[in-house]
Amino acid sequence: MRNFLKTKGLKMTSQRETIFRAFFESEPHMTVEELHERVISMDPAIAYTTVWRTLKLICEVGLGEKKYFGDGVVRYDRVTATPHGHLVCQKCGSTEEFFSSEITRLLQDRADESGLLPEEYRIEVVGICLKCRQQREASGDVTDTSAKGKSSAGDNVIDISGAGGM
Amino acid sequence: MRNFLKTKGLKMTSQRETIFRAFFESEPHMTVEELHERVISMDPAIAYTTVWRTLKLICEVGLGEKKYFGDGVVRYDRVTATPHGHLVCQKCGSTEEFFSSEITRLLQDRADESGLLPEEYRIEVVGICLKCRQQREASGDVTDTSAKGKSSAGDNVIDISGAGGM
DNA sequence: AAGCTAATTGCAATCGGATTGCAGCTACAT
DNA sequence: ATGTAGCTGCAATCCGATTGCAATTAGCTT
Repeated sequence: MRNFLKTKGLKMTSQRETIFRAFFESEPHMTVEELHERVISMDPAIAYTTVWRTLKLICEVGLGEKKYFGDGVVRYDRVTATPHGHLVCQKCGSTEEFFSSEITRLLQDRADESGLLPEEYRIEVVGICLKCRQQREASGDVTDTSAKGKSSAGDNVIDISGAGGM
Repeated sequence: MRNFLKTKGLKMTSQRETIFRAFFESEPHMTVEELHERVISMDPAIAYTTVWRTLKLICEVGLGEKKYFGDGVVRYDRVTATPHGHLVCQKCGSTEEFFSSEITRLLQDRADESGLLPEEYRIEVVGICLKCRQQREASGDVTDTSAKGKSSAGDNVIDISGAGGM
């Protein structure tokens, strides 16, 4: 790693060493803040900004990549040789990775068709995990406070007015 | 639509009518700002906030959903009966939609395996579109997607890939 | 070992989109 | 026409992302 940086005119510092280690040893898709927390548990003096910049660096040299799940916060994932997808629970935020060369191939084909040179795949299924569904039932709470809930897909065919025809 | 709102104790206003129309007639995945621009071209008095809130409303009733592409800005897409994927060019930001029941089915299966009840699919291929690749060549730019160039400029302005936005 | 310089760091400030508080306005049930 | 729950616009606020800057440091040079 040190050498890797050297060839780019970059320096290895104790901070970077700590952050690298934290990043590559941690679970995938962490936010800057999460990683920073882990980092300060190893060296309390390292600043958030430094973690952020190092993460950026890691992405720039191709060892990591930004991920955008559905909560508006940027996450960082180390780059794996094989693209993979995520199952994300929108309730508890838990994630699970999965691999499917079949899906990747289909996507590749589709990109080719349009002349897009793929750099990254984002494959995510967002939903409610088993655990959360069970909890919901357990609490006997069938609530779903009015307007918050999604209407069941069936009647989405609402005429948007006497205004413009879609 | 008016009736639809009514049943939820919500009101139809001229602003909403305009925003609804703009949203459903526009191309997919627009940002709040983009939609707002379109809206003020129809009625200059409508505020950004109102567009934002209406978009939120649309999502809450299940007619739209947030999308997070890779540039840190939230986009809104109208919900289509069938899930679809996007091809996104990270250079020019252009997007193209595509449908693949095969991919959806595979994802569904995989989610089932883990007990995740799917609510939404995110299927995106990010890369460089044909047009941008041609432009890059045309400009005589030596194409080197691997990580190399390090401008010794003061601050890091490397834009290897994946990291930078549009 | 000491010197030199560009790279790096921490802090505070800034940026910018997302979100909210509030007072005035309006749709619409009565 | 009237009352009231909902809207709306504006300004303020929130909050993660990003940057300016002066002090510090890694790593090369002598």
